Amino acid sequence: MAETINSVRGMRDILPRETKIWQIVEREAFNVIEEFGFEEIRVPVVEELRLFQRSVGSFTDIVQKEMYVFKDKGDRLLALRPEATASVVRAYLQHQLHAKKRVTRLYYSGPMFRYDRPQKGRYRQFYQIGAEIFGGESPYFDAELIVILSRILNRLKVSHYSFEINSVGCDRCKIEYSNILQKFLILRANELCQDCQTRLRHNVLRVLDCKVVSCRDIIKDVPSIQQILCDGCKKHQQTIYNCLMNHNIQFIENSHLVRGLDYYTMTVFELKINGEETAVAGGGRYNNLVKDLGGPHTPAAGFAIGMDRLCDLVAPETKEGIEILVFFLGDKALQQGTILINNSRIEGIKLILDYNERSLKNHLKVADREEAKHVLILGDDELVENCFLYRNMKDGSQKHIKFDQFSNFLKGLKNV
RNA sequence: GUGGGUGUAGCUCAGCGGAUAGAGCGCCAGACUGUGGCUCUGGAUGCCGGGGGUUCAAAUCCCCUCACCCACCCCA
Repeated sequence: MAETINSVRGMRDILPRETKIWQIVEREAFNVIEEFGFEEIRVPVVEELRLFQRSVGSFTDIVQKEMYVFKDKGDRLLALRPEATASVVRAYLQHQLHAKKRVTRLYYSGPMFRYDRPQKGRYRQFYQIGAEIFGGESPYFDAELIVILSRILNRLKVSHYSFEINSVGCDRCKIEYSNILQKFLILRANELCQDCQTRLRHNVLRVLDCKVVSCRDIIKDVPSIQQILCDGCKKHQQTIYNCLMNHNIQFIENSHLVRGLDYYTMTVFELKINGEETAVAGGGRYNNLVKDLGGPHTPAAGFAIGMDRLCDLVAPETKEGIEILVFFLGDKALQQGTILINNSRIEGIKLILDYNERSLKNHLKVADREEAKHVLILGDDELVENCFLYRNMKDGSQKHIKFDQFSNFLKGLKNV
């Protein structure tokens, strides 16, 4: 036997048992998102490396150590997308969507790639469904995103979740707070971990969610960003909170929540399942990204759902469609029966043909093992009578169905 | 990138220096030739993840490697 080849590290197959759940999750998520007026956009998986350096940030972990980067035959420096917001903004600008509508709501879904060590709920190829709002300044847009996420979870019957929310401040607050933080931390720079020393120079805010004990010790003395926020930022945040409370959505303020992408301004949030560390979805506001990527000043906000993680939380649907297992006794029955069946198929009923030659007994054994509920038998005896033999595997009852009544019979089954 | 765990039959796992590598479940066949579930009988199946080493002898001990799982970093 030849050597078998397996999928590469961190990239997995999603098998039928799971794709059933994925289909449910996708359906519900798309439904909710569309109910809020979002339209689908499909963007490439490959982009210029520069796009992610400029949006996600050159000094983020994502860009520095987790990206799949390669050169194509034309010597272009490309990357597999580690996230999709950058691509959506790129497309938004490339096609001048900003000129067509004041507020543009877009959503996407598809695989993302990060060269990470795989572990629970984390893969090198993982899937996100995301939504972005362009041209919306109001805090109600931020809240809308969170309401959408909450509705999706509710439809999927996932409870025990809550949102963590913070503000990293508007342009001015973000800079002011960064300065305060920098001044404060620089005094004790030698006590910080290696990573935080570089963060100190390139992205101070990230020091806030460092998990190293010695760093945490220093961080706890740092003034909270909540004390620094300007009136505008405070009001923005408070409006979101009020809105969420009125929607009965659980959330807590986490003043250390920063997120690893540089483009966020003001609102950042994560969706967490109670008792779990990793977030199922995350997002926030990015008022400067469109401008930074060469467009007009356009306030925007969005979220991304980690599908691999969300699907782990959803129970499979219990009600299943009608499936009928069909088998034949003898070659003549097989020949004629196959045609008859294929010509009578109707929507909503699965007719699964078994072409194997077995004794009736063994056929029923197989049907039993595969937990078939309905079985259709066609053998010589039936053929001369122009009928199928239908057997209900649950109660063992059976009856003959004339060929010309077969379609009606199927319709009848559907309505039971 | 760092740390820990695990790789033996299709699946779950036992065996942890000694003979032909086992169990349960599953699979195939028969008892029972057109009526399933229960029972009984028989059967097939393994590069013991891969490579190297130690040894009279390796699934078992050592080294390397790959994969998976878990945690950290980071993120969805």
